[in-house]
Amino acid sequence: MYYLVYNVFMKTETRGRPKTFDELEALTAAMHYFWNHGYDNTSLDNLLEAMQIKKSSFYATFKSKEAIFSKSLVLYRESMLAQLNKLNKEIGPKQTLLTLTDMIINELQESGKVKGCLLVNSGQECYKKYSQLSEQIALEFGFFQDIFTTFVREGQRKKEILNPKDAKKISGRYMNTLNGLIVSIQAGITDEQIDNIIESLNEILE
Amino acid sequence: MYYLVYNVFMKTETRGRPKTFDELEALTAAMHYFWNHGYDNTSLDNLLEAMQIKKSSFYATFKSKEAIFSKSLVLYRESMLAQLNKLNKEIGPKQTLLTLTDMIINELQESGKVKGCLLVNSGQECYKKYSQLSEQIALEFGFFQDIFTTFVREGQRKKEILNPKDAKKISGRYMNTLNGLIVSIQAGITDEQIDNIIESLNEILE
DNA sequence: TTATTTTTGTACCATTCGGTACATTTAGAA
DNA sequence: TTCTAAATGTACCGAATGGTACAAAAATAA
Repeated sequence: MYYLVYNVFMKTETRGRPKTFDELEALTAAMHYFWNHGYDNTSLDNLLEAMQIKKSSFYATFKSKEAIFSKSLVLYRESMLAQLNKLNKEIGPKQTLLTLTDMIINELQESGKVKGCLLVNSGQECYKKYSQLSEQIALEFGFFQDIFTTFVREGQRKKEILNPKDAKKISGRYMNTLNGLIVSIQAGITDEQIDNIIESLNEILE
Repeated sequence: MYYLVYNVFMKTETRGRPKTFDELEALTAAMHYFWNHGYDNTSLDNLLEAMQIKKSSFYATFKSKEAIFSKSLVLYRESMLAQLNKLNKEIGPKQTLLTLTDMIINELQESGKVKGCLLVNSGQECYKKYSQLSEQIALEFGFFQDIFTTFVREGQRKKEILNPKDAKKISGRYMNTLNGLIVSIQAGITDEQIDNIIESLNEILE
């Protein structure tokens, strides 16, 4: 069972001076900073500035850099899941997956760079370095794989996706191609090849 | 025009005490260390130990960490190119590309981890951080894309590859899928999905 | 008011980072 | 043998890293 970062019902009774900052807001800011800059390339000072809190408050609330990164991974999954489910209700599973691709490419054209997937970015970074985080990343990665599979299966049931292959296989290829696209962009792929990969993404979901 | 790391003909006349270490050997050791550990996660002390030289000799010969990494990128391209061309002569272009996949997977099964592609690894790492290196990585990336395209084209001419699509498109999808596979493995993909992606790699080159 | 709790600010810590300075060896050229 | 260029060894540098210690201030419950 996957756990949640913040359960709204578990708010404890405050006895002394109440928190002046919103814990979830601060964590969200941290998550975005990690997403943009990676784990190692995010210093504590960077985090404090992004989160708008002081060092003492940080350690009192979040314990350590590794701990808040771990929480960021969970928040990432939660917020992506919410976003995907919302899209799914509005435009259906197939268009949701295609929209995901669009979002990444638009990101590239708007800011000249692409954030990529927090899991893939940090997965590579932590791979031979932080075993604890690596394990968590692998779990989250599997979680996303399952979500995508559900979407593909639903798309097949609704006849949006006509490919009769196993939904697991289709979602696996979709996800792999998307991850490849992101790192290829970061490695300096040409625009012509970007279009080529997007085309192949569409074919996978046909 | 791409330049070479070491031109065997440009050996200079030694006047004073001659070098006691082989410059190319030392560079090769550095390249492998970078390949295994990434740029930031390779400290100077790591390099010195891997290269078996002292700090003073290092700076006298290679100037800086960034400079030797840049040279490592060139050496990487040169040695990969030599290896691929050798394979091509022995088993033909299509089998060469498939062997590349095998090599990566064997690497995983033998040591439990995969080095990946130096360009993709460091491309992601340098992406928003070292603009100079990023540019070089993009150039090298294009170079590999061209090699693969040549191989696909040759495979088509020899009827090893029957897919009539533009060789550029095929090689682009092959390379993208392979890159996706590597980062997916590093992010913790399941064995079942690894097989699925390998299958898709074979289909691309059918 | 008093007790409690969490805030903030400042100072500090050991470690590591890439890189430099410089004196001392060493080995070939002359 | 002497000169010279390049090797080596050691010591050091400022900056940045993640993290700690602790006192003072502030806000609430009792």
